[in-house]
Amino acid sequence: MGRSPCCSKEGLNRGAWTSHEDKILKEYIMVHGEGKWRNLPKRAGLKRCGKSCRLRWLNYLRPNIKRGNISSDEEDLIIRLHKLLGNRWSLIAGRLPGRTDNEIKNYWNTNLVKKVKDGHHQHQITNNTGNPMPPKATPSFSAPKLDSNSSNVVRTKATKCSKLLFLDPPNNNNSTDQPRPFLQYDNGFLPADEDKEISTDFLIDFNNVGDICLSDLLNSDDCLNMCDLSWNNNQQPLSPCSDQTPIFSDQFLKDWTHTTNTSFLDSTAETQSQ
DNA sequence: AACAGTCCCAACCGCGGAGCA
DNA sequence: GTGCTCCGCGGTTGGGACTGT
Repeated sequence: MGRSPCCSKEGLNRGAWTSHEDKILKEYIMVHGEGKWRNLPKRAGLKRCGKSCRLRWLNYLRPNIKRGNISSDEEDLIIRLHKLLGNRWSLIAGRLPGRTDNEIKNYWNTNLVKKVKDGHHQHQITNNTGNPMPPKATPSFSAPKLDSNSSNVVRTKATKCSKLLFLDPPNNNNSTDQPRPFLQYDNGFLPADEDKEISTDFLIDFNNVGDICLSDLLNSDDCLNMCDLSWNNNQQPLSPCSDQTPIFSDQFLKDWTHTTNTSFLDSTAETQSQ
């Protein structure tokens, strides 16, 4: 059958946008709003494909876009989120106000890939007092080697999980120990390195906590609140627009799993009563 | 100064999901 | 259920800018 092209490419401009084109597009969207990208070029009088207009707007012309100078905090957050989400640039960008998925993707590919690969990324996070943060959720352990068919990312769409990965067992009081990955099972916790399954798949499996998508988690107010609470020892608040970097600490994961387990149990009870 | 190699990033491309008729 | 359109996403590319020789 074949997919129809988004637009006829004949007679359309390609390549870099001129300031005149930018002006036309910006003014059109200011008046008519975003959307209807397919018809937008014709209506606005632009010789561009609708997709090209959308991309230009989202990545360049949109108000409140931050450009360049990705801070070390933002970099740290990108690395952490990438560990969780993989190449889900739009989700990662959603946690970085003013940043576009394209920019983050480019930054990752040009700067962070090498750093992470070489293991040069050393977390040295300080709290407001200037003291180094305890390495609570800092992944100082090495993630299991993965083959090309596996992934250490959480697929945020349609992926259910049955285990949770903690960097410390939630009730481990021996905070001086190096953080180790722990998995939550129905009857307790097991170090990930003692679990044969986890070595083949670093997936965080949330089956037991209900149909929670990580994207929902990351976009939820609860997540932000819990990030706030777990930020540091002196309980400094942290907003998503903060220059500081949120940490998914063991306390955060503990709180979150309690919340999601509760809602799962509630939904299970509801289902059974029907 | 000239050239080659590398880096960076805006833009393009193809695919898949959502929604609708 | 099927086919179509629209939209958004992620991978890739092309070319200008920068750096080294």
